[in-house]
Amino acid sequence: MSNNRLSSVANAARVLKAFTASHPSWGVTELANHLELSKSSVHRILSTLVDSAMLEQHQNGRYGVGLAMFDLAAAAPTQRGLHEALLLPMTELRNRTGETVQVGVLDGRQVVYVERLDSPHTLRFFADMGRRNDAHCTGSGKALLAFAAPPLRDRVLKSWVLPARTAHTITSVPELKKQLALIRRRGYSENRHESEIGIVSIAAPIRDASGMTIAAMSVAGPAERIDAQHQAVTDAVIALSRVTSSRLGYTG
Amino acid sequence: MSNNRLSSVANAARVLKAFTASHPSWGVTELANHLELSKSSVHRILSTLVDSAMLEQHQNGRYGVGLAMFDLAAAAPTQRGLHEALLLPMTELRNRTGETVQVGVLDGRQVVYVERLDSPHTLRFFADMGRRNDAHCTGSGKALLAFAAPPLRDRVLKSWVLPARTAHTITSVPELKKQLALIRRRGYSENRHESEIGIVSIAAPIRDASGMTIAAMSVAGPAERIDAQHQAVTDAVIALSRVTSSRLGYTG
DNA sequence: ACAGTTGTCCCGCTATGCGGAATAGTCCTA
DNA sequence: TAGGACTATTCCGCATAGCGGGACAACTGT
Repeated sequence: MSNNRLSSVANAARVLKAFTASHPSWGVTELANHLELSKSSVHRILSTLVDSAMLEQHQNGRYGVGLAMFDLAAAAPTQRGLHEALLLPMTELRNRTGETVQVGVLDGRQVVYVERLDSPHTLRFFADMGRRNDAHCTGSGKALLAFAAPPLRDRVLKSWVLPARTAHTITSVPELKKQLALIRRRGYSENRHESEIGIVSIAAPIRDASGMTIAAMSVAGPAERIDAQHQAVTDAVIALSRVTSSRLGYTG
Repeated sequence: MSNNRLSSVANAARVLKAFTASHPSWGVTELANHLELSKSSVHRILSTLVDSAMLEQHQNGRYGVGLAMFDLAAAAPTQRGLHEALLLPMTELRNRTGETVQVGVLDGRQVVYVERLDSPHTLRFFADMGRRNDAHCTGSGKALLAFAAPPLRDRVLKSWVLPARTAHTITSVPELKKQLALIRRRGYSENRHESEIGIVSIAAPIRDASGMTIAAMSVAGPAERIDAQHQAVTDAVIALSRVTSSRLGYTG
């Protein structure tokens, strides 16, 4: 292992990261095979994490995430410095549009939604919070790519094989570049049935005091409802992402 | 260290758990002093967790929670088996009452809110999710205690020094026991300005197929709004916690 | 410019963590 | 009901990973 790193802690982190919304529960043998570690090593790590309340073991012997994760998740957005700046703008945007408002950050080729304010129409829970999605087919993701620093954007776009999520998803890098240029010119992005049929989202960048794009704010909802007030939603997203940027010290 | 546990993983878990909503950022020296570990040990753990994206280091050298936490938090409610059973009942309760609906589980002498559906009136974010609160002064907490298995309840109540959060908080165990008996008789609990002045919550138990109380469902809001429709809210909370229990196989 | 404090890195030492194998427990099927 | 398949758990010998003290570079405040 490289200098100054702890291999058993790194393995424990790999164990923790195996628990996802799509695979929330693991057995010892299954996880050992998945991670290519020995069963006794995995068992020791799991037992230690259960003692620490990071994980818990169920009656069927399988392991899942423990309550300590809720406390850690509660620490996450607070320290990003965005939280307080977002409260009023997101509320105003939600009240103006009546739709779900989210703020996402770029993580490699994905967007992670770190804040969210639900539409009254929404059936979904905050269990979906922290959800990540592909950057190339979401409003937030495309806004983050469009307004990213060029070296970062070039690094992300290089050799990227874009997965198709619907028939409308952009799947070629040249086409995506063209659309990102359009987004930069008009100041907002739009996802039309690209991540999910029937869903449209509109997003704009949030900038910090140095002018760097650190997040994107978006409104998302069923195509009919968004399209019925498309211009109003677009204007509101642009306005309120600017308000947020101002609160973070952006003066451009 | 006890048999079959990994002290470096246990220390890493202690490091992770130091990051909370109220203390989201730590320096190496500060954290080493707090945990009574050496600076080099803490530095190695932090660096390893940064490599794993569990934590991140900011430009000022301090450390905070990383994006991998969002993915872990997303795994948490899904594996509790509650999630799907809760979707429609919580939505109906929110729509009937117009107020925030939460579901909590007991963790020692606290309640951890594992699901939440916000009122359209709410200015708060899901960053508050996973929030924990004292069990003795919340609707959910008192419902969980009232309907807990007697051995568990006795264990929690024994030698408990109840902190006062407002002038209305119950601070003696005998008084709390009396109120828990009342809650069992009438089937729901109520927090009136006990956790926070101005806030009222009403809660009822969620039971699984074996009849065990595994969670509580609550509605919370400003006292004026809840009291204006008190009977309707109470009836709705009881009805929809029963609907949820039925979906989990409870037949009592 | 200097003192105080921090984060990072190095090194010798030893206790921790590893993995293979054995064992106990559970579940399913004939 | 018994046996096979598969799991989680435990043990033990070995060796290296992780420890902590201390040095050093960088940063901050006066």
